[in-house]
Amino acid sequence: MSETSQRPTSRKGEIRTEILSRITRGDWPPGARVSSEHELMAQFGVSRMTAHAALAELAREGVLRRVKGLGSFVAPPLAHLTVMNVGDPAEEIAARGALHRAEVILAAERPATAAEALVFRLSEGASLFHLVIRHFENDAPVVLEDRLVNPKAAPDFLNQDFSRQTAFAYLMALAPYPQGRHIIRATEATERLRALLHLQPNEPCLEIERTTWTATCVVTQVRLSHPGQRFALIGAIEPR
Amino acid sequence: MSETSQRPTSRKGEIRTEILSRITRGDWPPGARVSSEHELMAQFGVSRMTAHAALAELAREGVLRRVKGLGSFVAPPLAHLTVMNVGDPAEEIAARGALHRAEVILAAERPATAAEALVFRLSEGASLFHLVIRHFENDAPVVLEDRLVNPKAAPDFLNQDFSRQTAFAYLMALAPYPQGRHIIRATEATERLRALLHLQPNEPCLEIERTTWTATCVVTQVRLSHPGQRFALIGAIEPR
DNA sequence: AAGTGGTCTAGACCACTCA
DNA sequence: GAGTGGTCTAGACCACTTC
Repeated sequence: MSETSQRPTSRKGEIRTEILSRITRGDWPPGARVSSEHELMAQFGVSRMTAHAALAELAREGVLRRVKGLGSFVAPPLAHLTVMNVGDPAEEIAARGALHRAEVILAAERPATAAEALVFRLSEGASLFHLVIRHFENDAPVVLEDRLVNPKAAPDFLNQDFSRQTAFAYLMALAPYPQGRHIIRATEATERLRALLHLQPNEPCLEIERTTWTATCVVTQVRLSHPGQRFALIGAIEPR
Repeated sequence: MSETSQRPTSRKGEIRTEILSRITRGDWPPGARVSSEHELMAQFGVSRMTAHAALAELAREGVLRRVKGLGSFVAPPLAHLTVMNVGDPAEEIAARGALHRAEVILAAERPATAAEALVFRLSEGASLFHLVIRHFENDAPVVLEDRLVNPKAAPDFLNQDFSRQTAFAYLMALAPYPQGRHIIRATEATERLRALLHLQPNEPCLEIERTTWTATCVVTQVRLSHPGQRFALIGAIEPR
């Protein structure tokens, strides 16, 4: 994408933009069959590898769907794909040019409840680390981080100084490239959140709950509560 | 991803999984230099094109960063990438196995305010289409769709039957593969929203505002308001 | 000058689909 | 059997980085 109105710098790019423009012009509606690799070889005077690379790239991006023995087809563009960066609260605040400060409210070890044991695939009552941290942006509280950590994944977790390095950064160093899922909700704030985040009367919270795991175990589950009036998630939309 | 624990089916896949496992094992921490294309040719007995393809694929996925003349390096895994499908409300409701119904509340043409003109890059007072639709899931209201449409992108927009085809599907057919940005917020509901979405007292809204454009013009801006207690956005996390 | 990645060529073998 | 995409080879030229 983003290449729609750029001059291509490579033979592959030429083919790409030509195909993309035919699709957006409507010459090739969703479902239509586009040129085959051999046809592109003749039309553009390139080798089959180059024609293949152009089509394969468009297929990877979701613009085309390719079927062995049949051909390449314009994929139905029936869903946006929304992409959002969710990173270290400290880094995001710093990226906005603001000052970050973290306050540890709770850092303790305790037995898992039945529900938590299920999430972490542990037995009920197994030990979990529980961390609660309040993040400030220029002295205004912007996130309450409520995090559970699997001791098997990070046995030394509670000995960290979380006012210096965030839990996010520490866990990412221990278990880089995790998989995960997240849930975004709008919730009515509890009295505790109302006080900790300095919420206005009736101001809701934007909650992000994130569970991440590696091949071997569930690493952490975190709930990030943001003040609704002072926080929004912004992201880009990509076609698929 | 997702290939971490699969047996590779191709030479490229072999190289990929070997590199990935060395990274996740910690042999190659973030910032480390990985094998060069020539080294991989020798180690795996493949051609340079195959070694290149493996490294290029990992670079595309954000696992590696490649620098011409220098080498390939493990990318710092300091941010999650959150990916979410945002599609047609009707299709999403159907995908949950529920019944979808749409009710048109407003469909009109009116002059743009100054702020709207800015968004659509039109002059103030230029004509805009304004559509308000309430979507039901099994007879419970789940979304209020408040949409502005650029008449230049969809001149025939108001003549559609939006109880049969959603505005989303109609616009996607007219201008497939748009670019865009979206903002997600938690907001206190207005009285109007409270009534239309059957909200509980103090129940907040999860708002998604989406602006989409093509190469030639801004196509549409839509605000989707969801009841906080009955709606959440769920997505997958991918490393970058 | 040596090593790196970016790109491309002109072949090749295979598995698949359709008629 | 003819056409399709999936994958791979053994070269090539180029731009770039470091020494």
